[in-house]
Amino acid sequence: MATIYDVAKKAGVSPKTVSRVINGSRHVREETKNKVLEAIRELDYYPHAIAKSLKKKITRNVGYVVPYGSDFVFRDPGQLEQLKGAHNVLTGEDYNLILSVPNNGREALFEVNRLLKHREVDGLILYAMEGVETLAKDFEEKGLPYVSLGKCYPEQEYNFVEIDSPSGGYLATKYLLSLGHRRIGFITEPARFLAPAKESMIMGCMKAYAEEGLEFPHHLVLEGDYTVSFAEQATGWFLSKDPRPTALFCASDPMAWGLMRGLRKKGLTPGVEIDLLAGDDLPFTRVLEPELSAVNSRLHELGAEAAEMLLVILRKKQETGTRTKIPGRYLRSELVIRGTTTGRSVQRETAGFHR
Amino acid sequence: MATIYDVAKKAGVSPKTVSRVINGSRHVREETKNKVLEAIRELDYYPHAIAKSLKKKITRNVGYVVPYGSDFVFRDPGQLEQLKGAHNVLTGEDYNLILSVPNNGREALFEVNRLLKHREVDGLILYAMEGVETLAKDFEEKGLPYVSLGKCYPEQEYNFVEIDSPSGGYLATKYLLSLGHRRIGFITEPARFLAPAKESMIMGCMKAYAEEGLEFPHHLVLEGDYTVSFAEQATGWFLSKDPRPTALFCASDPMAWGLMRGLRKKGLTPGVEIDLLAGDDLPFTRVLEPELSAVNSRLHELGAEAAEMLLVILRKKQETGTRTKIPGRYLRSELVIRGTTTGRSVQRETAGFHR
DNA sequence: CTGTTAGCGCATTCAT
DNA sequence: ATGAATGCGCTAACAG
Repeated sequence: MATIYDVAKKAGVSPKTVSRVINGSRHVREETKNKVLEAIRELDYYPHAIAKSLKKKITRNVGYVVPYGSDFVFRDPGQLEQLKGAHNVLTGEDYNLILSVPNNGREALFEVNRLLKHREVDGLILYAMEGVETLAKDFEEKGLPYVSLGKCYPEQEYNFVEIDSPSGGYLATKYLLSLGHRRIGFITEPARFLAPAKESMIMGCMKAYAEEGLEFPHHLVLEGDYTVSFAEQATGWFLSKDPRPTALFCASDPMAWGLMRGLRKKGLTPGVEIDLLAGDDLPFTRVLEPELSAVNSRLHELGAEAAEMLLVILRKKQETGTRTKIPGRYLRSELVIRGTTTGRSVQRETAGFHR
Repeated sequence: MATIYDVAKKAGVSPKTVSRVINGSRHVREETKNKVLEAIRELDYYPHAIAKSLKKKITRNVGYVVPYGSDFVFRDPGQLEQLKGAHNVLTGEDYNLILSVPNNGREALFEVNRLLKHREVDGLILYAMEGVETLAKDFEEKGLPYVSLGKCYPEQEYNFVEIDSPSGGYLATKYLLSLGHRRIGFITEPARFLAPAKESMIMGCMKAYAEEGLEFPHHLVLEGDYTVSFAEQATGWFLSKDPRPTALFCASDPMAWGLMRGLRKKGLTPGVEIDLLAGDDLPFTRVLEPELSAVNSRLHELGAEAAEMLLVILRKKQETGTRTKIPGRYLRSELVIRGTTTGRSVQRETAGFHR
C-alpha cells in the first residue's frame, strides 16, 4: 500500500505538501495541489489512520461501557435506545463507538483500563454502577475524559446525565391518583441496576401520595428485574391482594409487556378492569397492542446527550489542551397518555362492581 | 503518561527488555523481570495501543457495516441478534467491533473505504447489498479481509455466510401443507433487503407446493418490508380474499407480530381461526403472547459464524502473511412448533364452519 | 508557498 | 540474557 512518501515522490513534492493537500491547508498552489491529487488517485493512496493517530494523539474512538453483559444491552430495547442515541451523535462527528459489555463490575474496571489507559479511545461513556466510584475519581484526577450515564457517586456534580426517576414516579403517581386510584401496584427498578447515587422512582411515587395526604401502599411495591417474565409472574402476586390494586405502574416497558401478558391470561384488559402505566415509552412499544400509556424516559436523548457532553470535553481538550467539566444534567420524564389508563377500574369499584 | 522508556530507565534496563516482559518473552531473567514489573506498577504504565498498532500493523478492530441506517440496526431485533453474535465472538478474542450504519449503498462504499483502506480495522463484516459487488471484488483482489452476511454476487463461493431462505420457506410450507392447509398467505422479504444473489424464501414455498402437485396461490403473496405496521395492515388484505387463507407465513418475527395484532383486531385468534407461522424465532418473541410457531433463522449463529470466519482469515494473515478463502456457508432453518399452528382452521372448514 | 528534520511510542533486527 | 539503533507513516516546527 502506498505511503505519503510514494505520493510525494510521484508528484515531485515533499511529504509535507502532500499532507497539506490532504488536510486541506490553503497554503498550496492550485497547480501543486492538482499534481498531488493526481498522484493520490493514481496510487490509490489512503492516509494511514493509525500513523495519524500516533502523531496527533487522538484516536477518534469513544468507548461505551455497560457492565451487565451482552444480553442486557443487545436484547433490552431501552438499553438500545440509549446506545443508539450515543452512536448517532458520535458517528455524526466522525467518531467510532467501541462497545464493551463486560459481565460485571470487576471486568468493567478491566475494560475501562484497557480502553482508556491504553489510549484505544479518546474518552468514555460509562454506565454508572456499583464500584465505579474510585474509577471515576481516578479519571477526573488524571484528566481522562468521561461522561457517565447516571451518577457514579452521590456528590458527583459534573459530567453525567441521568434520568430523573423520582420525578417520573411522581408524575405517574400524581396522574393515577387524579384518576381516582388509591391502590396502585408498583414494580421498581432492580436495585442492582440503580446507579450508586440514583434514586428510585419510588421516592417520587411516595411523595405524590404524601402530597395528597394519602397513605402509601407499601405492601403493593415489588422490586423488578427489568424482564418481561418477571413482570408476568408478578401479575399473580398483585391480583392475589385483597383488595387488589386498581392500577399498576412499572419502571420499564418490557415489564409492562409482562404485566400485560399476565393480565390477559387472567382475562383482564388493561384500561378496563385495571389500569396500566409503563415506564419507558420505547418506539417499539408504540407499535404493540394495546397502546400503552407511559412515562416517557427519553432514553434516546439520554444517550445522545451523554455523547454531546463528551464531544464538548473532547473538543476542548484537543483545541486548547484544557480539561472541562460540564454540569450534570437530569432528563425529566413526560407523561404520555394512551389507552391503558382510563380510570374505569375505579369507577366500577365505586359503582359496586367488586369481583 | 509514562512510556516504555520511562519504565526502562526506572528499572535500569533497555526498552527492549521491558517490551520482552510485557509481551511474555521467556528470555528474561526472573530477577530482571521483577524489576521491570515493579517499575511498571509504580509508574502506572500502560503500553500505548496506537503505537503498538503502528508497529505491528494490526489494529484488533473489526468493522461491521450495515447500509440501512441506524434505525434498521438498533430497532430490529433480528439485526441485533446477528450483531450480537458477531460482537460476542469478536470481543471474546479481544477484538473491538466498530459498527457503521450508513444510510445507503453509496455512503456504505464510503464507510468501507474509510475503515478498511485507511486501516482503522483489520477486516470487515459486510452486509451484502445492492452495488456491493465491485467493492467485494476489489477487496479480494487487494487481499483485504472481509466476510459478507449474504452473498455479494451470485457466483461468490467464499467468505460469506447466508441464511438458506428457500429451504426455510420449503420447510415452513411443507409443514403447513401437512396440516392440511392449501390457501396459505405469504409475506416475503423486501426485495431491497435481499442480498444481490440471495434467493427469496418464496422459491422454497413454491417448491413445496409443486412437490405435492398442488397449485401455488400466487394471489396470496405480498412483498413485506420487515415492519410490524406493514404486516398489521396486510392482515386486512389477506382477510379480504374470498375464500380467505387458512394460514399465514411471513419472513420475519416483527411482521408476525403485526399479523398477530391485525388478526386480534379482527377478532381472530392465531391457532384457532387461522394459523400463523413466523420467520425468525427471536429470543424476544418467545416471551410474547401467544407463543408463535416459527422457522428459526439462527441469526445469532449467523453473526457469530461470520465473525469466526473472519478471525480465521485474520489469524492466517497475521501468522503466515497469506490470504485465505473460506468456503461460503449456508445456515439451514429449523422448524419450531408452538401454539399458533394447529390446523384447526382447516378442520373447521372441512367440517363446514365457513364464515 | 514549499522542503528538511525530528519524533509520536513501540517492536525488532542485529549485535554482544 | 540484554542493548543500541532503526523505522512503522504521519504531522509539525522551523527554515527558506
